Amino acid sequence: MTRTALTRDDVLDAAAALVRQLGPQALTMRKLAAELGTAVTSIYWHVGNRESLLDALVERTVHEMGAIRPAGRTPAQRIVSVARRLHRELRERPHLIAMVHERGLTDRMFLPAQQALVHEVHAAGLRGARAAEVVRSVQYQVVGFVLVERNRDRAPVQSPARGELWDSRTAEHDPALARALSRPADPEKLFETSVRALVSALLEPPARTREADPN
Amino acid sequence: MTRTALTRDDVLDAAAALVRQLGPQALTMRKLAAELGTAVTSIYWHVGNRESLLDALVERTVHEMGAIRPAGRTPAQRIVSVARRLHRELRERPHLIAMVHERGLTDRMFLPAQQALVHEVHAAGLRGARAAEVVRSVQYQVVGFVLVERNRDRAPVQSPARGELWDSRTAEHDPALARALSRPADPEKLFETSVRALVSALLEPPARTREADPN
DNA sequence: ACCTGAACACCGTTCAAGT
DNA sequence: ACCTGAACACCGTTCAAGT
Repeated sequence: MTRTALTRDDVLDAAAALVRQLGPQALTMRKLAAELGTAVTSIYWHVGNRESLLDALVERTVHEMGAIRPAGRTPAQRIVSVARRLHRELRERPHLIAMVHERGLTDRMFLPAQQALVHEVHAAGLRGARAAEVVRSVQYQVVGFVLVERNRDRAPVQSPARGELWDSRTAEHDPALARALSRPADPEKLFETSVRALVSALLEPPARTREADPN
Repeated sequence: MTRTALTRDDVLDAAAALVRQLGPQALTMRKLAAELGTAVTSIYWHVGNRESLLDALVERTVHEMGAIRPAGRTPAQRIVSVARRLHRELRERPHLIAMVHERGLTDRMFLPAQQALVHEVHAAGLRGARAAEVVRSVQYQVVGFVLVERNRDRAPVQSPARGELWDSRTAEHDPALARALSRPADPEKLFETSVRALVSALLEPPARTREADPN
């Protein structure tokens, strides 16, 4: 069972597996070394230190995010399809995505998808700063959802123990709503609804609700 | 300068200040003790351990989030006003909010706001599961934005050094868009645009883009 | 070029001991 | 009831030393 010489890639692979399952805080240099069957200090020779090891994982993740082909007939459908694909890609490695984001590389990671989005937004007739705003809004929506969901499933028991919160006044007028809100959300469905709503409204000509507000 | 006896609240105050400015990872029991001028072990007597100290901070944050009065004429305006107020409240303590979220207490924290939102969504004519979906969608949008922004400003230099990314093809057809995308986003404006779009579309009668999709 | 153990500074936490 | 220092197990990291 003696392995061939330890490789930088061996280290990255083992580290990535750890981070992907348990998050970055679970990655300790000493456990990593144990897993690889070497001395802790060998790792330092290959990757520098813990911080640049994480940097390398992030770099990898950014490169793994490839282009995404839009699907659908209308620009709205095609934009939603890109968002949905992004969302699914990111959901599979939420910890790595959070690390990418922490390091300010989100824009770089989104570049290929961003170009696809720009194309579709153009097809929908938008230009300039307005088009950029739409692209960014979709991007924020996707990343925001992934970050929300990442933390969601780190917290095993959602706190307002079922029903407890909503059996007072609301339950009487609208029991279906009370029931829905006391159940855990279906993130996939919620994302779908939200991104469809967002995109369809963003592609419409002008803002409607424009007036001075006191907040 | 000798202080009166150390209080549990003293500990929480000092800890909250640390977390609020520098994030939870900056809170070490030993630094906290140093700041308070006591032995590390005194802190343990007052708060148990680090984990329950953080729990207490979260508990506090949840209680600090009070009700929010909607403002505006139409339901859409009033929902947006609640979202905007939530967004601003949360933005002032992004680390604490992230901790609340990690511990699965987001729903509990949002409870007062959620009741206001339910009221407005009812006023807009929605009921049952559909109404719950709208409330949750807005809530996800707000929390998502805060989490995105929290990480944004932890990462000082946004990576795609200005312009570098967009001076190729796109810059020629649509230089205004290229310029906009190479500048850092204005989060407040982006939130406003996104939440208005989301709400206005969610309040409209049916979903429009409904058809089988291949993704 | 690659790997090692010893050593350092820093954690969180426990515990017996003080007042 | 409150506070203390010593001690333990665990970190990341450096370095001189091996092959």
